[in-house]
Amino acid sequence: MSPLRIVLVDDHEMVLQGLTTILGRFLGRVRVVGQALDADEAQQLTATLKPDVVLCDVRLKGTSGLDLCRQLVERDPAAKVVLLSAYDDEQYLFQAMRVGAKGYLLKQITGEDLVRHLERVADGETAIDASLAGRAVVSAARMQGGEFWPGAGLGLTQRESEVLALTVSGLSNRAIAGRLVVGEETIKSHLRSIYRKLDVSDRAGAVTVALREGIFH
Amino acid sequence: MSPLRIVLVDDHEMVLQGLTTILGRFLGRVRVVGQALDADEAQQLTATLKPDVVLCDVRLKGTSGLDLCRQLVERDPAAKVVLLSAYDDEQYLFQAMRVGAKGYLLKQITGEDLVRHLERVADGETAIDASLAGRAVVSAARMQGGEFWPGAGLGLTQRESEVLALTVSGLSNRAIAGRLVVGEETIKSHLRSIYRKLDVSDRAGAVTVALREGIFH
DNA sequence: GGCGGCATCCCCCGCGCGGGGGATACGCAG
DNA sequence: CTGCGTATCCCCCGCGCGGGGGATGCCGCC
Repeated sequence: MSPLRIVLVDDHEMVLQGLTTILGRFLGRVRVVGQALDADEAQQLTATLKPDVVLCDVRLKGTSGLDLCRQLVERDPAAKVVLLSAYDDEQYLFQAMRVGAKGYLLKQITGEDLVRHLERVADGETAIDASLAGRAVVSAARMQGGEFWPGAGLGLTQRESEVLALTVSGLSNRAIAGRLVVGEETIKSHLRSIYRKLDVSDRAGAVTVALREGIFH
Repeated sequence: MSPLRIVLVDDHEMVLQGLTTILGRFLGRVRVVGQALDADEAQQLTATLKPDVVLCDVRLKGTSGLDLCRQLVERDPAAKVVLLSAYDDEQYLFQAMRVGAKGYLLKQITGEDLVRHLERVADGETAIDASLAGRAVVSAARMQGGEFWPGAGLGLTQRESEVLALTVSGLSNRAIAGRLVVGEETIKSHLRSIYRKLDVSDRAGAVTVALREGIFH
């Protein structure tokens, strides 16, 4: 079996160099056939080289690696993109999966593990960092039996999250009620629940928590 | 002149590998004598090897590169630590300088530039990314005129920014007044000015703008 | 069927807060 | 000196909002 043909994408030259050197230790199994420093370069390289796997950083100059991944998969649904990230975060992982990535690995990964995962992806499997995957399935379990909405992690219901989102955007209780086509008293009731759950005493506190927690843009 | 002896610190093996390979192209000028994956390892290596320059990522597992830098310089004030960061941010740069770093470079840097900067640092100079340094001096200029505080960009005065910061942290008007040791009416007056300037109608709106704008963490 | 969670709506109450007027004092530039 | 901006404090007013009770109907689950 010939070595897997890999294209690397990262906006840091030193990471490209590091990956190339590390993967160079596994000459019989993988081979770096191209390197790209930005999304445009990556588009061209993958179109011409048709690599077995594209190994791509999630953060790129200009566009994000997620956007690049989405575009690559749109153009060629068979494309296998593995995202490489410094962030050990379930939300990023989920985003990656939604844009069609075949893998999500952390930069702490060792060379041997990286090659193993690349081979798995080339075989049509999915490669996800083990410990991150563990936590992700816990989240997934909670997601089952309901949809996933921003704020679910804070114990808010879907409706409460909608109310909180509109509160963050600066609307009054009356305005929120109008937007959601319910009574103002309903909004006040939801807000009281939100305050209890977030352990705050007013809408300003709720906004602080929501934005600090990274929910709602 | 013998090559500069360099110790690398980064929690990602691939970055270490990349730096080593890149620096390996300049054998006559620099030489990587040690690599560390965490702060403890870095402490030991620098203590025993006494390298000319320590090249260290700002983000490490556990402690931050800034903390590590502070410790290294405390132990040996002559130590030359250059921080390597992915963040093109003046605030980080200022933090780096405050903990005694001799340089702040971005990961986008090329091998040739990196070596040049390392040589400058070894000569006792300071090495800072050129474009970042440019913007930093602009900020510094504004600081000199006494015109720099979080929120200055939004047209807020220094006092108004303090009030807004405490509002974001969830305090009531009375509590803010107590904290700033002024009357409650004064706080209300400041808040009215803030609302006008930020074009919002209540504290929740002010919090939203403040956090979205990236002021006050 | 019962039970709990969720969403909806209702009551009352009181205080915090926003908005509108001010005033005073300081420092600084013109 | 005479403004201007800033910081401090004061008045009054009214509504929004937070907090405390509820009630109802619809689910899904055991």
